[in-house]
Formats: sequence, C-alpha cells, structure tokens
Amino acid sequence: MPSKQLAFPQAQCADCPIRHRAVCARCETDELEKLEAIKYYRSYEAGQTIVWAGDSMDFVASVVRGVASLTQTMEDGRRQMVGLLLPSDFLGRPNRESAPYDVTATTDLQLCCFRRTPFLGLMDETPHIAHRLLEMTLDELDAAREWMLLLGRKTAREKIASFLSIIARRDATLSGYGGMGEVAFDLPLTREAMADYLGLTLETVSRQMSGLKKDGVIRLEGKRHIVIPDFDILLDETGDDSDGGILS
Amino acid sequence: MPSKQLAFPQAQCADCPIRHRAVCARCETDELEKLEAIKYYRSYEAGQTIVWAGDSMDFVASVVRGVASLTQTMEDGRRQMVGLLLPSDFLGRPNRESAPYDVTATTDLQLCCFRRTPFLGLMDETPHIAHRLLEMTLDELDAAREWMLLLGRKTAREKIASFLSIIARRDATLSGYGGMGEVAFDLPLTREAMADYLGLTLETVSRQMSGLKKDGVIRLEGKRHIVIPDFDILLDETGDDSDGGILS
DNA sequence: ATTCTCACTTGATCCACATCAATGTGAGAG
DNA sequence: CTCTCACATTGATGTGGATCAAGTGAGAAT
Repeated sequence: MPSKQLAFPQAQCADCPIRHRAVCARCETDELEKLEAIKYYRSYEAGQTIVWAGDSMDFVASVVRGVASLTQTMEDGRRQMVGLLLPSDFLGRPNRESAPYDVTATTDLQLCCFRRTPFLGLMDETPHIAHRLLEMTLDELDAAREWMLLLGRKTAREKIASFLSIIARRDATLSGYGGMGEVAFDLPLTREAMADYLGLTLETVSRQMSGLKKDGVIRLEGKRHIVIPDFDILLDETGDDSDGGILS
Repeated sequence: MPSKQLAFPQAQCADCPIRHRAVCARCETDELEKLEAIKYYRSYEAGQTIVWAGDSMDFVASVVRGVASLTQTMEDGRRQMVGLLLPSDFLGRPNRESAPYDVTATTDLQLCCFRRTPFLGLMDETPHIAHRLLEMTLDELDAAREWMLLLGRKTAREKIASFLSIIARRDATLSGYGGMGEVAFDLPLTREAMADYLGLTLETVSRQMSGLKKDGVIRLEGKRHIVIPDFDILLDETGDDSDGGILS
C-alpha cells in the first residue's frame, strides 16, 4: 500500500475554534472553558514576521488558517527552514520564554493563541494535554528526521518530489485517493521559501519543477497550482522506500 | 560569552544507576522503587544493531555508557544519521510499538532499559516524568533543527567544525574551560559514521579533518584523539552566529 | 495602454564535493 | 616481529547544483 503516508491526522477545528490537534478532542467542558478564558486570535499577512529568534514569546498557539514557517539564519544570510506549520499544527514552547528561531507567516495566517503561563498551569492540571503535546512533539521530531534524510542525502529532483508529496498529503483535496488518480493543490510557498525548505537555491527549485513538468510527473497550471496526474509516479521520484509499512 | 553552549546538562547517574536525565532527579523514593522494578541493563558491542527500523521495541532506555545512533537508510543504500545518543540521553517512544529507524551501537554501549508498557503506566501516575520527557523531546527537536541548518546550508569544513564542537561540548573533559585553553577528547565515531552524520562522504570528512589539522585548528593524536588548542578558533570555523545569547 | 514590480524561468559558467582508485598505518593475532 | 585487516589518508577526475546574468509574464499602479 504505497498510500500509507496519506493517512494523516486531520485538523479538528470545525465548529469549536479551539478543537485543534494540540489541545482537545478529549477535553471536558470545564477544561474547554478554562482554555476559552486564555484564548485569543491573531492574524498576520503573508511575509510578516511573528517573532524573531531570541524574542520573548508569551503565548503558544495553534494554526487555524494559512502557513507559518520556522527558519534559522546564519550571520552571512544563509537561511534554512526548520519547521513548516500547517493548519492544526502547534506553535511554541509551554515552558520556554524565548523563541529559538524566527517564525514567519508564509501566507496570510490566523493563529489561535493561548497565553503561555496560564497554559502551562492548565497542562499541570490536565495530564492529557501534556500527553497530547508530547505525542505531537514526537511526531514533529519524526518529521524533522525525515527532513534530515532529505537534506543530507537526496538529489534536487528527489527533494522537490518529496516536498510536493508532503504538501499534497496535507494540503490537497484528497477526495477519494486510492493509489492512483489525480491530486491537485496550491503551493503555499514561493520558490524561494521552497529553496529554504529544501536546502537548494531558488533557481534549482525552478529548474527541477520544470524538469518534472517536462517529464509529465506534474502539471503546472499557473505558477502555484500543481496537478499530479498519478501520485504513485511522483512517489517513485522521491527516492523513498516504497515497499511501505516501515513507519508506525 | 562564546562559551554559552558549554553549559550542557550533565548526566545524573552517579551512584543510583537510574538517575538519568530522563527519569529522575525529582523522583520520590517510592517512584524510584517502581522504576527499579521494571528496570534492566543491556550491553552491546560496537557495530551491533539494537533494533531495525520497523521492528517492535518493547522498552525505552537511557544510555549509561557509550554512544548509540539512529539512522535512516534509503533503498539504494544512502544513509543519514538522524540521532546521536550519548550517556544520559533517552531512547525510545513510550507510546509507540515499533521503532521508526535503525538503532545501532557505534561504540560499546550499555543501556538502562525500562519495559515499555509499565513505564507508560508510570508516566500517567507521575506527571513530572511526562513533563521531563516532553522537555527532553523539545531539546532533541532543537538539536534536530540545528542539525538541519548544518545539513542544508553549511560547507564541508563548517560541518566538521560544528560536529567537533558538538562532541567537545558533551564529551570532553571540560575541566575549567573558560573561553580559551585546550580541550581534548576521543571521537566516538568512525569517519564513515561522521560522514553519515554530516551528509558527506568519508573521503571528504578525512580531507577536511586534514585541512583543519594543517591550519592548526585541531591536532590529531592518533586517528581518534582530538586536541583543540583554542576552542574559540574552532567556533569561528563553524559558521555559527558567534555573538552569543540567541539560544535559550 | 504603459510602465513598474515581483515572482519566476532560463542560460552559461564555475567549483565544492562526489566518485573512483591507490596507498598508508597501527593494533591485535599468531 | 611481522602479518593482516579494518580504518584512514591522499590523489585524479567528474558532475550536480551554485552562481551570475538575462529574460518573461501577470497583475497593480499611473
């Protein structure tokens, strides 16, 4: 079953705005009320910086709409994205005062924030929130480690293919994907942001996208809208172990 | 203060063998007894594989002596190390049955293991263990992200210098380091393992080590014993932001 | 319409690191 | 003391992606 990776947890923020992956699903009514009390929303425009590395950060948050990215920058300007947060992802450190990296809105973005100190208190009272957070952090660690394999060992083409499959898995209208068939979605990142994600230059990203297009692996409708005629063909380009079943 | 990164948490397993970073320091006597009940030791020889990716893993553990590594392997044999565990580091996932990557002993290794299911139960009863684990996982995530910057954007020479400074910070006899002065330690990895860590080939690792030696940044006494005459000079080679204070 | 701008594409050239191929070395076995 | 084997170094050559440098095209401002 090559589609194993498509079984991705979905956001849980339907009618109740705090029903995100992080805090909830199992929350009792009174816990929800406590969360409501320390909750507020913030919106950002594409390109805006939310916090700079080293700044103090007095909230944790859940992504409601849009995409945020975590990036590290070297003195001479070299940049590497180290985290990509999509809706339902969690942002922040309950027990750390300052942010370890820049947090930027890569698209228009809405966050559901919780004030940090009271949230920390709530975690103590409510073990399942801490457990959920641990689980999410471990998932993020797994993602970071797969990303490390990508950065350290994959070719430019494989990097692009892997990136597209990651975005497709989370972002696409995956209506009825069953191993074949078309998948379509909009890229939430510029070529430059993709380059920062993948450890490439934007020129290389562009060239490889053109290459995949020329070879019929993807279609480009406009600059940002991607159509993948056959997801399995794309997966073959990722270099990933395709005999499935390895992951938990 | 360029030596900020030297303030690394020390192992806490002096006389009590389960006083590792993971579980303890704040444990009450009865909790220690419960831990004792599910605890056992295992030893491995250098090169031995502890678990293969996908295997079930019925324990979590703390590294007592030696070095373990987590590696991901692609179908065609390309390998990337994604975790390096030194004494006091934690290994495993309390609430996951199977290992997501190969775990290998890179030196002779002793683990202090806890049976997974009872450990999970203990976590529920003892919130501070869960908190400690979350904190450690977040630290590991930070380390993974710094590693991503290394893999994606640093030159071979910077990668080597960063690696040496990471190992020195954790492994060296840092008696009285204060910004200058000699630091010495043994490399716990072969050139090949270093290459897997850094996303390079072993030849490039060897060449860059020779380069640093020729430039007087390090001395090589034998193949594995490293002497760093001036740690700050090494830090200048890492490409890291040197004006300090950014990190938490 | 016209120009400006911003994101992207495409081309030509270069170089850091990979690859392929010997050669060196030192610790343990006999 | 010297064989051997695993690990490490060093050299010669090739190449994928970076770098430098023009284009292109679509939408916004004038």
